[in-house]
Amino acid sequence: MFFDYAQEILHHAISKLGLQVQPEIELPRHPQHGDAATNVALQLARALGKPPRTIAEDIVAAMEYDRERIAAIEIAGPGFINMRFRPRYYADVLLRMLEQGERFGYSARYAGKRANVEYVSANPTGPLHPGHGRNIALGDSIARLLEAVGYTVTREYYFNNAGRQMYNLARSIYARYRQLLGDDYPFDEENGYRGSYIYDIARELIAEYGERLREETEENLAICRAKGEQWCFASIRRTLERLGVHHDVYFNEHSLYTDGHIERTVEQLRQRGLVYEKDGATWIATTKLGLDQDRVIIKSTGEPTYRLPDMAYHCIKLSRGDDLVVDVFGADHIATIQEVLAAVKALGYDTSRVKVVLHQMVTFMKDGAPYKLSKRSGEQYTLDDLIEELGADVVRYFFAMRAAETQLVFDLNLAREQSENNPVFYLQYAHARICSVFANAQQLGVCFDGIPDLRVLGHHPAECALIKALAQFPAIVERAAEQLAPYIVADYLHTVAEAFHTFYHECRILGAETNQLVHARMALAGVTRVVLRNGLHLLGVHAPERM
RNA sequence: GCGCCCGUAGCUCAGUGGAGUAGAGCAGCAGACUUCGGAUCUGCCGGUCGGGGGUUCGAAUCCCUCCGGGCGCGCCA
Repeated sequence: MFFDYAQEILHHAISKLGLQVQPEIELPRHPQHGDAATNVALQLARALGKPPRTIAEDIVAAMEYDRERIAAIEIAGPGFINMRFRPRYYADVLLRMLEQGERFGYSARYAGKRANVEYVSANPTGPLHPGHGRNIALGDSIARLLEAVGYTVTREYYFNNAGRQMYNLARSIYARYRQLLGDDYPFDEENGYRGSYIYDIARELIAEYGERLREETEENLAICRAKGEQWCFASIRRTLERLGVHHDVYFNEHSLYTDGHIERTVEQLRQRGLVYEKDGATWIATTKLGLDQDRVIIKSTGEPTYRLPDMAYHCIKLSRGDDLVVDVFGADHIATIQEVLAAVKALGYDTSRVKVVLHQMVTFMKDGAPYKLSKRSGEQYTLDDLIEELGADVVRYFFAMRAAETQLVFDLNLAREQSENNPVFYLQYAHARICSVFANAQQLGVCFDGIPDLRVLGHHPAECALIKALAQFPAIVERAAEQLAPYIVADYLHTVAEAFHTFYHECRILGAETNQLVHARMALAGVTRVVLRNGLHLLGVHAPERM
């Protein structure tokens, strides 16, 4: 956006010279290098066998441009081409941003494409814990980013409500139920779920059934299980709701069995000679697929291991026709995902459409030392507790602010700070401040229709810096979406907020010298507000009008 | 031992399809509006980019190797 015109004249010159290259224009790090720079001459040097500066000279000589928009084009250093813009250039850029209104930053680049994003995927055996926060924040922001560049996105939650874990849940609930009825019933300390929520579920069963479940039968355990699942899912969904997260599809692992997908997958693998029997179990020869060892897919008990349904599930996801299938997993899944993708690829699916966002673990820090989140009662600390303590906005921002592959250090001191240094408030404050200016303007009766005359803008460095920062937004969103990296937006928003605060400090908006300048600066503040609001939205953070 | 990820300022992190003087935030220090929100702004301090080789006119970035940290390596999920 910011480089559109510069790009245009550069392209023109390149093609005039008959050169084969896709020139990139970038923001120079140092102000003395101008407003836009390209290293295209350096890139061409090797291929053309000419000194980069000579090439640069040819390109610059071939560039035709409007002197009202561009002040100078210079060659510097080893052969960089630097350009300096005039105020008119900035006014033009702001105009184009204004024309896009509230949608500024969003694009249709990937319109018509479909994406599926799987995240959270916690089994319904208890409330979400703090560590789930990172998966949730990353997955949901990635879904929002993909939508922002035009994808039609399905948010999917994969869960297992059968198998060992649910059996343990049922037994745990049943044990607590009996204990609450006054019976001396043993609790399986090793496999059981010890959280106090199990008592809550048991109490609900008592309220509902009284003592009628006392007899230890399959039916009664099934009731415990169903109740447990229902309770846990309600808890999970309530927590997700607080974070502004909603899924479109809840995919039940169990359906893979009833639909025959499990058997079909084994059969297909078998046809390709990848399956064999050993020690009473069924194995997949992942060594034939380049991995270091074979794995069991069906235990000698006849139950599949977790990786078999994972394989079947990915086959299903890939056969739906989505252009992009994103898996958001914790680093502890690294081994699994390799096996699953290897198998699915061997079955002929195009696994290049699968992008796995593998995030590292989270360490909570307090007073400079690793901190184990806990409650005074000794009870498990949940994600809900964290939201209660910090607020949903802070939780979402902190979990999304770093690249997935870093081991996230969650600084509780910083997160708890309700002011100043907390990066979330810095962004929200900038937004609230702009809203406040607009509220004041309304009170003063300052108003203008449509798009004001912007030619008075671009004479103050702070205005230029802000326009320059705002104009990066569409490219930032696109890059963040392509890299599935929400932190890029978080970083960027900070530079926008900073540019705005500086502008605010140095340039009067409502008190500007002329009405024309008042209107133009309000328009500039307005675009800033759109960028902050849209950017925060991509992170799932609210943009408050006042704080 | 094997696989994946990470190692950049006191701390937390950007930058890693090679390029102009390695950047932010926090912490520290020094300052700033009688006017739109001081939850703000300006400046300073601070780095042998984990070590060592190599490729290159040019390497934090690419290759090799070593060291350090994390996560995995179940007929658990």
